[in-house]
Amino acid sequence: MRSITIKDIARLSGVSVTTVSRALNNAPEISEETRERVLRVCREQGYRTNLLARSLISSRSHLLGLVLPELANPYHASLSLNIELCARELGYQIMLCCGRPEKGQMKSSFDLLLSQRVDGILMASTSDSAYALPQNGPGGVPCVVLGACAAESTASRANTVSVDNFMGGYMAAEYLFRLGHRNTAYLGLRPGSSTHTLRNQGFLTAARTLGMAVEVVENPDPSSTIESGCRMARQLFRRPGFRQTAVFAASDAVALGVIQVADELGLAIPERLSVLGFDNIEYAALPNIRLTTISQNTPLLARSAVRLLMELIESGEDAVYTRKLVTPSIIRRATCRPLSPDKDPHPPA
Amino acid sequence: MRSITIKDIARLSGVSVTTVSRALNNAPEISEETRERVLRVCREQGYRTNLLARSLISSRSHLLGLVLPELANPYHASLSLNIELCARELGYQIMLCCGRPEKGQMKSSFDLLLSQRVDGILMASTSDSAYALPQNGPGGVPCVVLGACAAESTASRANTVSVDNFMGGYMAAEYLFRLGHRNTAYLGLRPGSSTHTLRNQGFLTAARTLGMAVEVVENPDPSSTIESGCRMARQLFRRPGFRQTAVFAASDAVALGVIQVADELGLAIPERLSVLGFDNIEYAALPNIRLTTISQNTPLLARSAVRLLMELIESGEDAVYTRKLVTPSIIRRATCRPLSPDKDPHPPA
DNA sequence: CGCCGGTCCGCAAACGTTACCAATTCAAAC
DNA sequence: GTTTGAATTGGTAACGTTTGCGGACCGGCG
Repeated sequence: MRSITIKDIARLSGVSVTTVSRALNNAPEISEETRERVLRVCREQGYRTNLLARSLISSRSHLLGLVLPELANPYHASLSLNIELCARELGYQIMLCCGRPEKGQMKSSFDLLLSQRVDGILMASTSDSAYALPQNGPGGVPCVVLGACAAESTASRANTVSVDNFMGGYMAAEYLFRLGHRNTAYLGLRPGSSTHTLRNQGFLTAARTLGMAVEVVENPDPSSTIESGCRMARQLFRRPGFRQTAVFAASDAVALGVIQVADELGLAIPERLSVLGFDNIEYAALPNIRLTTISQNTPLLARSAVRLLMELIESGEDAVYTRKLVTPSIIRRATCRPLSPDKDPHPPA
Repeated sequence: MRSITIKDIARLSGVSVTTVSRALNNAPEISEETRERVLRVCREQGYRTNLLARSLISSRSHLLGLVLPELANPYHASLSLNIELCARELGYQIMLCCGRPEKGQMKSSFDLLLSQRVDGILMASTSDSAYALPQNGPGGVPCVVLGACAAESTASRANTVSVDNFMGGYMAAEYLFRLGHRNTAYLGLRPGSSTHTLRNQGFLTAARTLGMAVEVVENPDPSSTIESGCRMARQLFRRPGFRQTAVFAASDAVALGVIQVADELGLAIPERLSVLGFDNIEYAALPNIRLTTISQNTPLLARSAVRLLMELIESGEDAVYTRKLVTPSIIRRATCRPLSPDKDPHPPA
């Protein structure tokens, strides 16, 4: 039952535990001969380092806490995966923890992770992001918030990595303009949310610069779902003199709603109306949807977050907070078309 | 920098470390008065148990390894989440580990987890499931494979928890029969895969019993995607004398393909053709799809797996392997209709 | 008064590592 | 021949807990 330890190896190969430890850690002060002998014994006995002991003495666990909201969505799935991938490359393991903000269990998630002596914490953005702060103070542990919106984090002085929403909105406008569209609509997210604000501002800024008309439709709902997309689409389509040739939906969910309503009303996509989404959720790639959209570039986001956390861990810096913005990219699929056929500089593959 | 330990608490409250430990662990041999005093000091100092040390001495880490294939899909996301939920309730933490079978890194995933001294391992089924076996022997750690198909696991003597695929197929046939369908088709998965075999057998067995005709379409592809669903659907629809009124697609992906082709060919769903899927993937719930399907019941699956693993950990039993089958359930949405309107005993909500 | 049982508490050894400080050897340099 | 110094090794104290064992104290009983 008892698993085999460094002591057993020492006994079996006739050296001290110190020597075994050195052999295992590629220490320089050991002869090549004994190193090999020790390592051979290790292999024979199937020795496995007890990382608990190592962490205890080195007070570095090489563990990263990953806090996710309870809701399972594909975005978080891909995020976790990429985080684990990158962390492992850098020699860290991920400890999963699903916060349940609604039950106030976010705090307990942190406590658990801290008790496990994680070296740092990655947190997917939720309304509870504020928790990042108190834990990040003295006695705490470095923490970076993922996908946090700049506006939120302004208040809470947290290290954040997120997609550049403003830039995304900007790129959306530029793209539609280059396709020849001059008359567009913007369909929003939860009013007041920083995601909405930034994407909206980015889109409007570019549109103004380029001289492109934008009809803004506010989201009537507190959340932005397919249903709210439908509502906004119906509202837009039924306005007297509806003449827009392209719609920028501030999220793919909203875009799906638009597509559905357009379908019902017989508006051909992309012939009559081009639709551009944001997020590149999995649905967007479905062969009967093929939504053109702005992608968050999750792998890069994850990688940047892990990198940042590493730096914080290694530097021990806790006085300066840093924010990284990841530039999104356009995924060209089938829901946007150039108004004059030769205007698209980057035709879909 | 150094975090506060049990020794500090002992000093500050004028007792021994033993007493502090007892106060923290609700040991009986301690007076109510000192317990409270000690706990108060702990609160004041923000003491947090070092679980590494505790695990080291008790040789129980209360850690569970979760091994997932690299591919992020919503199914695994929901699985992980439910696993974490259940594990935490039972006092365990999840250590995430994404195996990369194609790079042969599955083995290294196990090594990492074992080095972290996890008490048990949960593994999502992949082709590498065989790795479960060698690690489960002496010196190993209990392991349960999730969603493994019975046929696969027969060879590898592993503890498994999976959806009852045979039963799912059986229920599919019964359901369609009760709706009044007498002429159906079965669209398969990767030929030879146990998932396919069992769902197929279940469907055929029930159909035979009930006297319902089944046209079986084999999957031409090595994997079962939307595209292969399209191919099979086209093949079925174009057969001379195509008369089936309902299709059981052995996965939702295939069902989506069917829907798409039916759309193209102008076959109305569910008026002309009822479509029944399997898996209840997220897409299935989309408002413009609303696929009626057999659900794997992921939360229950996750819960059963965690429970089983707990039992294995606590009993130390390693001679008997157990298999659990979770009964699936039918999610009634919009793609199946009763042939005679009053025949559906459970109309969609 | 001696003894017993119970209640409460502390000492010290463990758990499996790593790290500091010696100790030993041996060859080269003085 | 002694010194120096590098190369290699070992002893032992940590890291922060838990746990077995024993000690101190106290009230009650014979």
